Amino acid sequence: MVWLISSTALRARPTSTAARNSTTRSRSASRRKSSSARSERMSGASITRTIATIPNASRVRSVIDLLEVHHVRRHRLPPFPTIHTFRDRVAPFCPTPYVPKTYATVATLPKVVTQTVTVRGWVAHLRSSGKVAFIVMRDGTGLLQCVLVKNQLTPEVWERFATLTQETSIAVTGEVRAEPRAPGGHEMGVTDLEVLGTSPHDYPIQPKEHGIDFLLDNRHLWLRSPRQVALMRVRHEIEQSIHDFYYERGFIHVDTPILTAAIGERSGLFSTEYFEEGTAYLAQTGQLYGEAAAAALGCIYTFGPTFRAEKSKTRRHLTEFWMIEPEMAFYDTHASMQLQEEMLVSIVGRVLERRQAELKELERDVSKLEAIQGPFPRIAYTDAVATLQAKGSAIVWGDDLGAEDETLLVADYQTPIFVCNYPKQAKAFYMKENPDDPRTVLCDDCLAPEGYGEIIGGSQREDDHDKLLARIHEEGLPVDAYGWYLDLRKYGTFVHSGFGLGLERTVAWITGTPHIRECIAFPRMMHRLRP
RNA sequence: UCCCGAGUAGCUCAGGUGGUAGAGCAGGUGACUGUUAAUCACCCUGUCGGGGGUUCGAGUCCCUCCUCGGGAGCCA
Repeated sequence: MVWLISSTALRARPTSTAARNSTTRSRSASRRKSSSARSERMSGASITRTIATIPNASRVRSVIDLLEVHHVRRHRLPPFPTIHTFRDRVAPFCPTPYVPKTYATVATLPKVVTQTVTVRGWVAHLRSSGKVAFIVMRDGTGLLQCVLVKNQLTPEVWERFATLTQETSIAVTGEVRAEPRAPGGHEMGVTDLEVLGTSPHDYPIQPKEHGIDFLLDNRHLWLRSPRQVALMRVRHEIEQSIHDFYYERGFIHVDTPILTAAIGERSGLFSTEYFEEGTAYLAQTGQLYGEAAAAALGCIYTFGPTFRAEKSKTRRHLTEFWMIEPEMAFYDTHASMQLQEEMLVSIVGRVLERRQAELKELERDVSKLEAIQGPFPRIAYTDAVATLQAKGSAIVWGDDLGAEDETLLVADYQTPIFVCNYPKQAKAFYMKENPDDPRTVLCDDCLAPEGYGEIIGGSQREDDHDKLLARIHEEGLPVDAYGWYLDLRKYGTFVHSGFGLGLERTVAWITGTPHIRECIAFPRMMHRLRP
């Protein structure tokens, strides 16, 4: 818990007077102001306790530092990016000689214009014009153009430039200046260049068109490309916004098992040997466990990987994907849909607020995202079938919606839509029978706009012990395996609902990525197990 | 599993009706003081997915196998 604090927050604060430039000072001042209100809420005893748990507690300069720690811990971060230039404070703890340097990242360059700093990263492009040379480097936070002028450098440094290749890791030192011609609007007049790690001439990813198979074979390197970096950043923002959304609402994050006995959905399972217990399966859902946790904690959510062994070969499927599964005690299907809607609006709003640069890199039409506001239409399955038939679909009542049907239905709307109350035979055994129409169950699929398809599947759970047991028998499921699940209905049954949000599908939709495989760092598909 | 499609240089691809392979990019060398996927000159690069067949001769035609992509179903 506390180790998080000591390594990041302490280093983030400059100590030496030299490093305390005017920008940093004004930041400190405003931070002091904003955190003073919160300080009143912390008791003296709790401050003392917290200090005692921090390694190198003497480095905490003041209560303000400590409050900053809490500030960070509570996710109430100032707008991205947060950490700016800092004096290297790792050095005093290292056995190697201490060389004071001001390190900066590309994202923080606007804070250090006119200063001499060092930036570490990898060579993205190289250009040379005889006596002037350019390095475009990336450091994970952005691109920086570095300019080397021959007659302003020592011969050693100039010659070192000639040894650079794409992806060489380097440290460049020089003065930062605003430069409209440079990508990112800043560039560095280099005075020193250090090679940290060499790279041979055969780096496979070129700034040209590549086939998808080649790129996936080189996924570990493809990940360095600007578009992929932007995708991972948006994915991260979506994940964090989901955690924050549920944290703010008092939901408890519960981790459910990945290795399970046969339970859950009926579609393909990955299996593995499990000691003396026979076969274990990789989890297809945490939902059933989530229901147990909801009876203990009220409202919970899970956030973890899910494994489906179906031989799906489409742009919407992965064999390993990440799913968020909230489970809410005393929520009926309507309350659940309300929550789903608020969540999606919140996620999209957060990405728009904080990831404009990435959306631009991805060439996403943000007006499509700005249109994502509630309420989302809620269409009963039976009405949807009628609409689809009127539009020429061959669907008959009782069928699940096909991919074409989904696209047809969504075409009329700018926001996600809910399709509710499907026929019982099209859905899982644990969904609650619809009291108004027993042919159907209380459930909802949320279909994303622009043809991205189903991103959420949810339902109110069957809370009647005997009806649930009957459904387990009807489906021919092994009753033994569901004993503990039935117990949830035996000991104080309760109305509850939940849903599963597919993370990669959500990322694909929000970023406008046509294929889901780019929306996870290392996709697992039918024919893709490495890298 | 089913239906389409594709495998030629490191990468992206072109190679009418059969006559032992070509471009762009990347890489190398050189030129250039502001480049943005820099430009210019020269140089290097091949088990044409594997196997079999037809033929004097197959990247090209036939058979077969393999690999991969897209879609369907299943679902998030």
